[in-house]
Amino acid sequence: MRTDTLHEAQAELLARSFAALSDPIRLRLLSHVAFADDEVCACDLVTMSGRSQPTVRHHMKLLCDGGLVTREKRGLWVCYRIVPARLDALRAVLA
Amino acid sequence: MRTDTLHEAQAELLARSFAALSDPIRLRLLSHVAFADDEVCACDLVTMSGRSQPTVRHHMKLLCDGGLVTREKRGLWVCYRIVPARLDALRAVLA
DNA sequence: CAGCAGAATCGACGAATGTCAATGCATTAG
DNA sequence: CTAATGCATTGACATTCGTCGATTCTGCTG
Repeated sequence: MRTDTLHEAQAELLARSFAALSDPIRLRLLSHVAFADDEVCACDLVTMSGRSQPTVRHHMKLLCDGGLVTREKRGLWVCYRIVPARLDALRAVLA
Repeated sequence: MRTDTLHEAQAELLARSFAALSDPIRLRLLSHVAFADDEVCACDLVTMSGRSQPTVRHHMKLLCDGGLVTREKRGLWVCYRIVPARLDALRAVLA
């Protein structure tokens, strides 16, 4: 826990990132994106997770807000991509 | 995200550990325990966090359930201690 | 034993979360 | 332009979560 003088603001921000990891479905969604060679299309995530499209959208928004993935609209599709730097940052906190 | 074939059971377990980190107050409680030279008494955590005793107890239970700290009753007091191995495990998942 | 101090449990309540059906919006295909 | 397709938004609902006052339990001390 390298969170030395951890005041409210920092704790708040960190908590939101960890909260993004605090749901089994989001962990599965994230790992699917992380292991994709390239980016992953939203509709693939719907199929893969077995949840409704709004539900997946909701979870992906939380992952975006937590800074763990980026969303990019490409024509009719939306593609997600992992943000390795954010994972690194969280790992550093747990050191 | 070293969560290759991440099925429900594993995701569930991991999610519960991350959920323990998903609240600012729990992060502050945990970092306080992590940085203590020795163990930390429950009443110190109440003072330090500014929350009620039942609330602190509730959060510490979640941290215990997530395997991040251990609780040990010592006479009239209860002492908490960090579990470095659990932090290591979570860090490994984010690699 | 009686009294005290610290921790655990209970009950309640408002807030946040996970979920999906229904609907709206945007972009591509014909 | 129209239709179709994929994403975004809304509204509703049940569930979980964070919080604390009140109470009970437990171990120490006189």
